[in-house]
Amino acid sequence: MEISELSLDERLISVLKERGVRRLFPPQAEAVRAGIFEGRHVLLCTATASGKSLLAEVASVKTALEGGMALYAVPLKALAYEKLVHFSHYGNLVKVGVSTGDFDSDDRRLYEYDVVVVTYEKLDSLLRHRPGWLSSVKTVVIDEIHYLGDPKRGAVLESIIAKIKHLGLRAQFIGLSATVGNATEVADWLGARLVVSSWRPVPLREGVYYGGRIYFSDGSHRAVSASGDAEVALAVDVVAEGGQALVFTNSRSSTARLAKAIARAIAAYPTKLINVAETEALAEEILRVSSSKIIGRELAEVVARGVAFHNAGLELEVRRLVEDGFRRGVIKVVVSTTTLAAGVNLPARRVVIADYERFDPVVGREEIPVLEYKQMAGRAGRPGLDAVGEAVIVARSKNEVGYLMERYIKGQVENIKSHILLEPNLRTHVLGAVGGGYAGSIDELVEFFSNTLGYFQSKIAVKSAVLRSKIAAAVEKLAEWGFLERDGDYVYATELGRQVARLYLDPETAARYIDFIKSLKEGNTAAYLYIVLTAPDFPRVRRGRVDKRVVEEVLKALDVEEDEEFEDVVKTVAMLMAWIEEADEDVIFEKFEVAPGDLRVYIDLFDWLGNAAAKLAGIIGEEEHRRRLEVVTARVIYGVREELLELVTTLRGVGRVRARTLYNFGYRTVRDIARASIREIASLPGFGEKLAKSIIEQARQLVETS
DNA sequence: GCTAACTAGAGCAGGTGCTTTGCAC
DNA sequence: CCTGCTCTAGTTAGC
Repeated sequence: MEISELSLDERLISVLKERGVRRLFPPQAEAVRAGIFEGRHVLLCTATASGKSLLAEVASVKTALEGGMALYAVPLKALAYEKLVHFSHYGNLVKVGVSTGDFDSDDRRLYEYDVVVVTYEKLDSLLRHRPGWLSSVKTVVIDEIHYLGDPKRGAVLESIIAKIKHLGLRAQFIGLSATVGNATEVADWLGARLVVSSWRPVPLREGVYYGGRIYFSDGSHRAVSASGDAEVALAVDVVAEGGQALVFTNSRSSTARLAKAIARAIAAYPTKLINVAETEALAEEILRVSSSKIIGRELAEVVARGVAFHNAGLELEVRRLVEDGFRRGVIKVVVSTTTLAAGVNLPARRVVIADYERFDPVVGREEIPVLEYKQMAGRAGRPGLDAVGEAVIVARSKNEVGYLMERYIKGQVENIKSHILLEPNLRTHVLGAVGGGYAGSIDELVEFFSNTLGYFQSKIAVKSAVLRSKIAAAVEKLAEWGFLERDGDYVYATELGRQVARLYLDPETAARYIDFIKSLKEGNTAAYLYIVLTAPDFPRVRRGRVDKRVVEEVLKALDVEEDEEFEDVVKTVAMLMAWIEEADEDVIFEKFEVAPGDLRVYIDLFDWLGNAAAKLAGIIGEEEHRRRLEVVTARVIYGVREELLELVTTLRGVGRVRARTLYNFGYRTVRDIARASIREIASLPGFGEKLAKSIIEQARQLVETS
């Protein structure tokens, strides 16, 4: 099907032509025939890079040109920014905004945009606020909709869809999914036409590696020329042929270990495989950007030889450098954990799945799902660069070869199974529905939840009675916590309940926070940190000892049992104490075995949960605790003692280190800086002329306006 | 015959990722 | 539950 045959706005067609799109891929054509441009609900279940997101973009732009609004929901913040860039290709045809937890085009002004890109949770949160512009939404795109099967985030997706259905919007749903077992069922639930296709722009060969050979699914096999461990051989082999490799492993430490081994092999290879000038430039940049000297050096060392590792321990900036370096072809091999499996699109000629098992704290070793294997394998083959993509699983014994072939390569992808009717998901979304005004009685809650996939999938004859009793139990629990009130069949959210829903807190966590705050005997920093950190999905540090001083402080303020959980939390408290007492980052990384990327996660989570706890304290009338929780939270966000907060919060270009320098040299307030000369500031360590000028200007402006 | 260097074996630690607030007018 | 690292003891090579 040719682009020009489509009944689309001419301006849209010419943009597509400019982008080099002439004719549609087969699955795209099928989606058009299914009515994706006529406002029909469509579920697209096709391979990565088969062009499904192009269709969703075009449908969104088309809606915009017709005066409607489109919402585009993605699972990751990184994907939201990637989407924003894609939409920028449509120039001034559409105004596109982004709304995610940490970057907002001002929420109250979202109505000014034609297309709004959001993360799932952010969209759910927006829907709880019910802004007026919702009524102009005509297209809702849900990217990676197979997340419906995720134990937690799937429930968020269901809740979003149930809310939109409840609002009665005449909006078109477009679901984009990886291949799943029960696509038909999901499409039926959505009331969508299903487009399934395994067509790919670059063909894919899948195989299993053992003993120097790749055994392909078509019965053929080939020898791998390079020697060494499986991962090393497979990577070097493809690089020697001018391709790139993406290696997936199951632990952070093995990403670094394998990257080093591969880097050694590449350096020792008889012919030159990399452009040293380029790799060394990139290595230098990584060293500069990385906030940890130790990890920065470790990564830079392999990058200089054209190899990188990639995991959530790395800061986002560093990860972006690695991804970009790989895309540009400077880096030939990336060894990664699942960070790269689901995130931004980063194809390679050969994908190596080094471990098909992963550790689970309950079960022990566990095989990864077929869906996850297919997602990784789908990364093989760069359009335009590779004639064929290759996905290879590493077998550890001869008889695993056949097993892996059946289980993964020829295996059936799992079904998507809803989790929304299970606790704690159900009560979270019950509170969300009541707090957001989507239901005001048990009956209405039953109606609301009968729009979910969970209800659609329950096969019991008396399912609505079962649903009702589950909902009643959830309401009971929420009432016990003081978030809901019952009056016969009617259900109301209390002020507290509404806030918990708006803050997007797990009700159980909120209840615990409130209990703790009420029972505080005194307010001290350690105790505030302790309370916030008790949220179950807060990560815990792995190393570090139980600091006596911290334990004492916490116990002075709170009656808690000194069990194992307590110790884990206290160790994490000690880490954050070190951070807000301005310990050197590398010292923290080493002492507590946290990586730079982890620290960012702690800070982000604390930003959200610390402020939420403060707000809860305010609602229950604990003003003093509210104020002090806010201070502690601000200190965690910036990693400083209280005395530096003024400088660090008001001046751009001043972080914890520079603020400390300024303070120690006697510039303790914005006022002090406004009075200083450029020369004085520029002579301080860590400051240059340009920076000095900028902060003095900022300071003077602040002093004037106050 | 001594030292240094390497190897084998036992014992033990450790083992992914990700999202979520509200601020005026 | 298994891998991979560390530590130790024992062996071997070299002078």
